[in-house]
Amino acid sequence: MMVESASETIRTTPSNQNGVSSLSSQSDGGGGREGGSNGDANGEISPVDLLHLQQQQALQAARQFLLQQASGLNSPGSNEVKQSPVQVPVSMAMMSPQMITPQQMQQILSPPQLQALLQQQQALMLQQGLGSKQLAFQQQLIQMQQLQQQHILNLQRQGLVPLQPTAAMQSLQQAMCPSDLQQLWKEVSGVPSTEEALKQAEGLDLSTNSSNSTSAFPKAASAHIPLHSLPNGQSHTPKRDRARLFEWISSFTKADSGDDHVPLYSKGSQPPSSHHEEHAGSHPLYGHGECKWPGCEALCEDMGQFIKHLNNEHALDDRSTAQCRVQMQVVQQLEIQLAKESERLQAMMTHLHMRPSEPKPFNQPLNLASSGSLLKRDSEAYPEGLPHPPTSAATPITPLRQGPSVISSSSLHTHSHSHTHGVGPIRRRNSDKYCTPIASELAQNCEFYKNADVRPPFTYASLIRHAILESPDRQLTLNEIYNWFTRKFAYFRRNTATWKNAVRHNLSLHKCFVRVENVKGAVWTVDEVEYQKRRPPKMTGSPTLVKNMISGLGFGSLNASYQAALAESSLSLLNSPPLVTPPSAASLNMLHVGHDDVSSTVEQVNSNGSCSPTLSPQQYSHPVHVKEEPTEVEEDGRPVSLLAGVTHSLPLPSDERDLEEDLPTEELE
DNA sequence: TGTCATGTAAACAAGC
DNA sequence: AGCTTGTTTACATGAC
Repeated sequence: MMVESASETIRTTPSNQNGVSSLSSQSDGGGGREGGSNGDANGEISPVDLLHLQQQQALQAARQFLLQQASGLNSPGSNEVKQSPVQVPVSMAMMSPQMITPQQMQQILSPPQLQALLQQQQALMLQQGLGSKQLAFQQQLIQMQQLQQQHILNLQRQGLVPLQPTAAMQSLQQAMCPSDLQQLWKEVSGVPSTEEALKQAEGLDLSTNSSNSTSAFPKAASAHIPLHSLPNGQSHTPKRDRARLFEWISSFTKADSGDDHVPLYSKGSQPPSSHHEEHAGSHPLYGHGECKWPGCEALCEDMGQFIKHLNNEHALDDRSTAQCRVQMQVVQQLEIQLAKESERLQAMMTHLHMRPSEPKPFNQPLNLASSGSLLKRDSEAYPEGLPHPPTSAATPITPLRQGPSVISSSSLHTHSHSHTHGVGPIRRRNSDKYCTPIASELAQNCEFYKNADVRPPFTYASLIRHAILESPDRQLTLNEIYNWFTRKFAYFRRNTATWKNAVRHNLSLHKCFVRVENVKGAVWTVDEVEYQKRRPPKMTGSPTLVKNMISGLGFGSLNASYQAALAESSLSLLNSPPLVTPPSAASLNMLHVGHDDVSSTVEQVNSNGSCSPTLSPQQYSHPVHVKEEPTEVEEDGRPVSLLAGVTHSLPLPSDERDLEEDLPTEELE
């Protein structure tokens, strides 16, 4: 069952490799996607297969494009750096949305990239005589793109998407075709002051870039960007930071461009793949006799000249760094889009093949990042100030619903917390409270948490409770709880002293955790009633909160976190084009996740199609085998009604409601 | 500003 | 003695 033996197994995160390679290598080898085999299984070409093929080709095109873009990140000297090429997508995909640096995540694919993708795809399709269907597909994408742009405008009008930090983003998203993007590059390159370039780069921070600490995209995230503009507009980019940036870049941007030396496209040209250049040189930044550095296009007759040019014009300075960041952004967006498209493909395939029984590999949160605050740990294994390439991350499969479960990538080392101990404080209570239903979040992202060194956005109490309730007997020994933590979360595989202490502390502190003397020793159970009591003002029905949430639909009263998530989910419109209007979709998500894990007692099918049939609400609500129940545990299943009331008080479609909550989820293991 | 929830650290005790 | 388990206190932080 899902509760494994107590033996502590440090997983080697096999899916990491898969997910990683899936993006950079041929097909989606990782993630256990069944989609690929579906089409292949059929001997003849059905419409489904055709669709599949088209999607695959689109994805392949995207991959190619990504690779090319990624290889363009290589600094001149890092061409030979041999790192896992697959780390590019991973780290990119795992970036938190807000940063311009690789941490950036959750960003929509901008029109230029979309167009580039489309063009590339079209070329491929035409090449293979699949034009008509392809065109339809293209049109769909274009539609999505337009919708997205529209919605971005809306969001901005409503103040949801800060205008200032996204000014450049707008130019990217709304007005730019590939040549426009190139224009941006030129602007970035041509700006007289590095300050301007940095602003540009900063502006490319497509996310909401909220400065609120509650943002799902933590403010501190941007703070550890290797280079950042200062509030006053000045940009001092310490050489050390730049060095860090490049060090980091080279650490993961291995020249997987070896197979294609057209990582960058020059002005006026189509995106790389649209005109496959000959290998005009051995340098990914050099082709067609000109420098492929974004926005450069300097003519270089030969490689020697090019190298000279490269060293002279694109040395390690603020401008180049900023350009690099922009490029990262481009790659990242493509990455995200690829993930989304892959997921959509998965859904389509699943739907068309009518194979609901196939478990959907919902294991990849797009929005990753850590929750509250990953403190110094980030600086332990990775270059200071640079993001973790979360290990498992970039499998192309991403949960459909991702907006709300934004785990912010956080503060990292730059934040000013006095806590500098190993495990950063999980301060994102909002995540726990209204943003992230632990069960659904875990269900969807269990693989992610299992493999990525990302702090789960839940409180210890929530996690402990979940662990206990997930166990067959609704009871666990302390050690089993420990094991559950380490099993489910890569993050808890270290700094054990800290979090274990916290676990014990929570167990003792909260009345909802009841210690029961068992034959085997002491076990811990959950007093669900106490647990519910413990947090009265939550979405469990608090009219205020519900009202706030609803009023939040007007985008006026959402806190930063919601706004970020909202914007995010709105921006991810691309991912669900014809569905709902962005605001309502986002709102639903928000509301949806509003009640934390309280609705745990509602037994429903989970979002990923799984359910916990073994648990009746009462089972879930009441500890089993509790010998000493400190408080009166009523047997009427009260929590259920309570929650039901809450749930129904929200304007959720019935099929959305079931996404909730704290049900122990089998898919966790 | 105060309260509350939470996270972290630490001291301490009991049991093995 | 050292470790685990459990309790408790103190303090910091963020949300409300």
